[in-house]
Amino acid sequence: MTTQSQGLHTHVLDTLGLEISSGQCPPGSVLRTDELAQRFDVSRTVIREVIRVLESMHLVESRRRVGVTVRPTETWNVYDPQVIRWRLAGADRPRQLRSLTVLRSAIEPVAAGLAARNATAEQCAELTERALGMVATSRGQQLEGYLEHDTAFHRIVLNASGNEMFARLGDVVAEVLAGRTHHQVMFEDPDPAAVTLHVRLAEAVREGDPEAAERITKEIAVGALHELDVLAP
Amino acid sequence: MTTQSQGLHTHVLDTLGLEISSGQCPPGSVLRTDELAQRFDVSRTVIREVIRVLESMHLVESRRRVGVTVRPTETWNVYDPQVIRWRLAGADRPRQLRSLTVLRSAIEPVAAGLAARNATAEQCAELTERALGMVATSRGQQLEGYLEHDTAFHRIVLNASGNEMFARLGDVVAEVLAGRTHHQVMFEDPDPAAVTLHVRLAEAVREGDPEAAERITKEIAVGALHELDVLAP
DNA sequence: TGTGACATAAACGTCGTACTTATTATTCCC
DNA sequence: GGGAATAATAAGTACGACGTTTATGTCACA
Repeated sequence: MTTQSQGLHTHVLDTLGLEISSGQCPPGSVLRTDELAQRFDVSRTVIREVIRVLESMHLVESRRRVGVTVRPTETWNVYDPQVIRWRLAGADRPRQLRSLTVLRSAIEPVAAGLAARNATAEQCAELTERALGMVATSRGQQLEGYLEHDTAFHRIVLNASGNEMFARLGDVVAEVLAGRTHHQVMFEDPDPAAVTLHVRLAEAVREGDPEAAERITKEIAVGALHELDVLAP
Repeated sequence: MTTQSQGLHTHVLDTLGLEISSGQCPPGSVLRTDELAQRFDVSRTVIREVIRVLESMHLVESRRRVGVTVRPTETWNVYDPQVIRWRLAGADRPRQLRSLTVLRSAIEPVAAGLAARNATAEQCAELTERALGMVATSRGQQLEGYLEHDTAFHRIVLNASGNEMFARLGDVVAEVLAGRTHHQVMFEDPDPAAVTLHVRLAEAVREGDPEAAERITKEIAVGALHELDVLAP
């Protein structure tokens, strides 16, 4: 998963970002640019650019004469998809997965309601198609195929809401779904009830029924949260 | 508002970020590092660091032999508080303010419900205090004082929810409230109904009544959306 | 005329070094 | 012991050189 070999910058950034967000280099610890340059065997230029990016994510703070200090977790830009990926790959994935799922449970019902009002015919069609795809891949250990349809489905709903902030959460949802599929936080086959709910949600959106869309999406969210409670205590 | 004089980097970043997110430098337009270095009268080193940061926000993309191209709006990290500030300061503030307010209307009711379950005694006390502060500053053109209490109030609710993703939205809400206060998107005095609702919300949280907290917060959100419709068509 | 290989140049990517500046730590004097 | 001068340190900035990728133009050949 770790991007690599498409530039020194990318490699160093990914390594350092992961180390910081996974808990090694705990908040308060200090990094020195010279040491990092030596460690990664790159010039200080590259290190400085990486530091600047980490700084823009509020993961670190650079001060003269003292070095680059790791900032406390509360200041991190936890909505940055890059940061989310690092955190899901690192230590406390369970806690992270739960926070994000609660976030989804707040956003997606509202987004679905808006989608029922605003979705284009094309979006409705694609939504139905994806729902059918989920049905088709819901049995027989086709988790990868299911994941693809599931991700696309939720992305369409968020986009169809017409709200930019919701739409941009598609990446976050994608990370969550991928994270839970790839880390044993899921049964062998998806919950049949969830599959059915997705089909019904596609219908509700197509028929322009906001209340139903919102209610069904809430049920999906509750199911997801419950699944987390069972599988990742 | 524009941060300055605490490093060349900061100044250049702020200027460029604002120019891009406000629509000059439309998506697809190309910047050259050498030209930028000349224009800002700084070394290419500084420019490169700035570009790297803008790249991490997905505002631009740097490719060899072609230059730094501005990416389409759909890819921007619109949850980055820095980007939000730039966009609220620039051109389509109204559209932006609406997206963000809809986002709030999805998040805050759920957060308030959780806060009613999880808030500590201390948080309840501070919440009440802030609500009273809002009452006290709700008349007689004390908009700045009101803004301060209002911001603190919503921040406490988000923090008290116990969910990290909600808590980190405090900065976003702060930007929205500041933006609407400082840009004529508000009456001379705040809506009395809104003030009352905040007091009632503090009560609901203190009494541990999630349903009431959620319902009241929804009313606050509806009011905010309505206010936008009236003042910023 | 069209197509492919090849050369070219334009831009970013990386490096090393030298110098500047802010901040901390130390020393020294009162 | 306290406060001011001083030194040491690590980041900030600048500059110049070279490497690398890749869009684009050119030429030969069919």
